[in-house]
Amino acid sequence: MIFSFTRKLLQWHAANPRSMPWKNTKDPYKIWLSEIILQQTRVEQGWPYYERITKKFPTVKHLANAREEEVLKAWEGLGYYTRARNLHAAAKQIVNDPEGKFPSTYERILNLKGVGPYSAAAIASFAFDLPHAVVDGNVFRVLSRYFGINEAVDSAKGKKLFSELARQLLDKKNPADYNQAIMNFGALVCKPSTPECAICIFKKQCIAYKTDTVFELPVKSKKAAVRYRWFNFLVLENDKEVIIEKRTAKDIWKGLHQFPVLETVSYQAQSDFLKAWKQTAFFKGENIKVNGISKVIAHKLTHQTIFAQFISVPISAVKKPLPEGWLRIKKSRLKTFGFPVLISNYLAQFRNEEDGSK
DNA sequence: GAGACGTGGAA
DNA sequence: TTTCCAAGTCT
Repeated sequence: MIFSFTRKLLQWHAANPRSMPWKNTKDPYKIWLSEIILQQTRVEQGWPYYERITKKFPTVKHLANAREEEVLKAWEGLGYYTRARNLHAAAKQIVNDPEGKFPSTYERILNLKGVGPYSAAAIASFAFDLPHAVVDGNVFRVLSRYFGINEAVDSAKGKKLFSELARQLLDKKNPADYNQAIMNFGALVCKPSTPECAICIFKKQCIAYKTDTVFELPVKSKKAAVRYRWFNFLVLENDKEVIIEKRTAKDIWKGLHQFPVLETVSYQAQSDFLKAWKQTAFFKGENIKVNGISKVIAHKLTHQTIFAQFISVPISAVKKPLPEGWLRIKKSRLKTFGFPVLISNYLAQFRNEEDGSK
């Protein structure tokens, strides 16, 4: 049987087509790539990355054969960099598989690194027309409002309830269309803060609309606490060269690069920072003058606010051999490394000042 | 199961 | 300006 919700949703979808580059293909590689890019990411933000990455890595083999550095560089600026590292790992998983082709069952797709229940259902339906219902933020929102469900979507009970409901509502003859329809509907009509209830096809049935609880739904129980961190960057440089290092810890921006940093839990006066560094074994010990000090920059992220300051010091202030992990590179090569936006912004400003002074 | 993980657009 | 949050997954 097919529910009236499903029938009307499919009608809406047919009348409101939405063009996106990954919708012109049945290539599971490209569909998988688009789904990873779109995790927690707006279509408009992911679109250019999809174009760039499919051009750079046209097949899963190209991606698997790339170096992790290249993959991270391609992902630079998109955020949630674990996605890029998992994407790369999954590409290797796929090409090393004895069957030698993209996995084509829900369970095997789910087994790929970085692919959870949502992405597995999306890939299974879009690439292979398998009857699996997607459950993402759009689906939570649309279903919680339409059916007036106030169970928290991020609780175990809520997740189970919504998955089961989504499974029942799925048009099993048309899983790709149905999944695309409900996500588009959530993105274009049943929006989080500015839903288009006035023109909504479900105005007569929607419980939230009828009970004036549209803005209470969906219910989320968790609230992210914001943590504060202070990053004191040491920019060792001369006209031609600079020292950078790669972030390798299980922490934000893993795999990207930065300047050598001293992290503190509270504000660190620049003089104290310099004093601390000058006491390390790597400081040459001569009386070094500081080139310049940046203002404190507040970089606000979803779960933490990072206060950053950059202290520029002549590269000659550091003793050889360099500390483990430090890379002395030509400034012309900076563009070949991946950096978090915080660092990219600093570099861009630096370049602009250079240009401006000439 | 709670907490961690980025960025940029919209209100 | 600040706050919210977008096609989630991993640990």
